[in-house]
Amino acid sequence: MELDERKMKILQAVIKNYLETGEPVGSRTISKYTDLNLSSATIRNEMADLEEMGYIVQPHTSAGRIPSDKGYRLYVDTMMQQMDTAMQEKSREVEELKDLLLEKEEKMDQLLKSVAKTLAVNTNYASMISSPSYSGSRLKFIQLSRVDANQLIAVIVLEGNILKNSMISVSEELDDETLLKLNVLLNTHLNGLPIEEINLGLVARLKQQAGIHSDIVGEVIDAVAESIKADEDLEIYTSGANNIFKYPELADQQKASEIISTFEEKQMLTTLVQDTLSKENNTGIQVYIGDETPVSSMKDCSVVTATYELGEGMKGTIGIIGPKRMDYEKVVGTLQTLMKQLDALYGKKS
Amino acid sequence: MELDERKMKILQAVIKNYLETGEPVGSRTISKYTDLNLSSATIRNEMADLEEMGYIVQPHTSAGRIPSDKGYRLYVDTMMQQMDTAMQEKSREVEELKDLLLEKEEKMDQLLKSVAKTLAVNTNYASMISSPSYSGSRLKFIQLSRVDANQLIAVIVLEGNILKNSMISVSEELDDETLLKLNVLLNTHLNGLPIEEINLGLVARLKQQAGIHSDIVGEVIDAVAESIKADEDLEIYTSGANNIFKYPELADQQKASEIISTFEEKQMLTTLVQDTLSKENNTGIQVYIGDETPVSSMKDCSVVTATYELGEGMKGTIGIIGPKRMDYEKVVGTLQTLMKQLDALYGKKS
DNA sequence: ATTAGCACTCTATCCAAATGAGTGCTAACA
DNA sequence: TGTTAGCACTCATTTGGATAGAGTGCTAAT
Repeated sequence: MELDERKMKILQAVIKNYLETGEPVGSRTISKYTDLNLSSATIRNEMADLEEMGYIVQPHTSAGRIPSDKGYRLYVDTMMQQMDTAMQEKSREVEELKDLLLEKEEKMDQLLKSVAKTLAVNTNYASMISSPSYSGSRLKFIQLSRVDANQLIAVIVLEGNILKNSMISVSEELDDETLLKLNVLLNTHLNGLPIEEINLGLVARLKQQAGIHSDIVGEVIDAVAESIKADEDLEIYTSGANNIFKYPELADQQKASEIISTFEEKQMLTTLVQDTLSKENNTGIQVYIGDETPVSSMKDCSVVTATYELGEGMKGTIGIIGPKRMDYEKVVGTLQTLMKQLDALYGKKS
Repeated sequence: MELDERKMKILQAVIKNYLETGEPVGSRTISKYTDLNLSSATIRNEMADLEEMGYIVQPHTSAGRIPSDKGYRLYVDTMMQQMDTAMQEKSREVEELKDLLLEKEEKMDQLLKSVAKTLAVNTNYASMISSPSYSGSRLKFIQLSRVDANQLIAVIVLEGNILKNSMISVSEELDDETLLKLNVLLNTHLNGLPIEEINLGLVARLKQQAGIHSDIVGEVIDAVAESIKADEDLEIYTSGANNIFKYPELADQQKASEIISTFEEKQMLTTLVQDTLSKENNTGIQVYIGDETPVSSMKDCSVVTATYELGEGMKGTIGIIGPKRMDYEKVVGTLQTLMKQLDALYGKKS
């Protein structure tokens, strides 16, 4: 069977209506609210075809139709094509986001939290945002200081003013001169290097260069190298989890509980981040419908994710989680604009 | 009317039974399941009295009775008295906690997260834990370094090796010599001081002492002072929010949504922390029943909080949030033991 | 003071009937 | 041949008793 233009129009109408109401939509509704000027009977025939083709589904005999995952998929794909060409107008909530970002919050985590919150409030869905990973980021500055007799503190600044610090315990006190030399050594050799390039070979060379001194120096260099490489702790901020209660199809205890605990544990959300980063496409926006999502607890939801980039290699993920009947158009639009704003704010090259 | 021993026993029986079942409890049940050997009719009379006194309540005519907030309060108070004297045995979950703590997690936030999680899993209620505030803690070390031409970084180390850092933007570049002097100045004057004592007067004196230099120095001193005083960002970790779905009286959408968003926002939870710290009592454990809680969204819950202390002045709060009919005995016992474990782990003086 | 007994109240449950939205199919129509 | 009106049918939801059951309050007897 063929999916001709009329079927397409009817499918779109069904989906649009269902997005709004959340109720199965019947033939009569379609016949009235479209400009096709067809009777409900004709619509019924077409809908039977659409069902056979797998785009829509009947929850039970004698109910209207609701979109299947396949139907949503088609809808989203065609929508994304259109959006690629047509530029979306700046809507109210986008302006709000802009204002928010322009405040230039000094603390990264504050910024991320408010982005998540704004998204949740504006879309009425749940949102999450991961802190940017700084893989590929360059080392800007290292400072070793003595805190007390056998404790040092290493402060490491990466491009984009990402800070890391770590305490280093040493068994033997380092004199001021050695410390100064170490600082000079570390900074001259490491500054400007992407953290990937700080490997064992480099560390060995550093140690050799400082070799005149005692073993302690070697220890310290090791410790510094380690704390540079240390697991970048991927933080994930979430907001608006309670929005799921606004959608009856997600609000029953079983499902709500599952989704909420996923949001609270955050552990599971990292797989979502990984997945998004791995299959980056041209638009940077990914839509997971139902079972498509890598997080099984969200199999009754749709998830829209976007990859944002702050400066060089600092990539993070934003996600919107809502019912399958989410307003894809609005969500994708909002995310696109948000990405643009973030890019503008932190000057992306491309 | 007087609350004689018999009435007391009946009240206790009503509450105990209600804690288990969550259903209103009738006179017949009491007459059977207590050793009072009284007929249901007698119980009925007593229950009518107890109702008049405000300890129990009838959800509707011809239903059993459930404890009122006042009833719970009496119950909890007498229970706390008994626990003060009698020592609670180490139960299974306590051993588990001990194992957990003995791992001596290197990262504070990891420790806190796992404490919260263990509590939630063991009690089947929701739990929260605040990071310890370091008010009263002393300044151990300050280091100002230049990251690039017009950005400085201040690293501040407090007693207990709490680290803070902040970026400081300066309009004019500082030369190395000035920076060195500033570091010396800050360290000699501030080290060893409790952060409360770093006030405007002290800052003014510092500025005067450094006065020979340009305004920039003043700016930097201000910025440093500010970041020392900066809102200690009270982190709050939560776990087991979805446990509330296990209690039908909290699981309806309205209430669940409210509680969950309080857990997600965390903002509101800080008031709980404040309140707990402010009205510290001898046992260190606080029970809020229904309306007693400072967080209005939890007016249908009971909240049990405990203050823990790691070393000097590092106080934090642990909270268990559940239905009013929570197993107070178990919760209070668990919290008490947990507090002891934490104290033992981080060597408290008292 | 305690208890047995009884009338009464209120909720929850069950069931049958009514409702109504929507379908599929057939036959008529343009 | 595509479209439509009409009709019988299905099924979920709502409605309104009727009933059962839990529990109470009150009274009279012990």
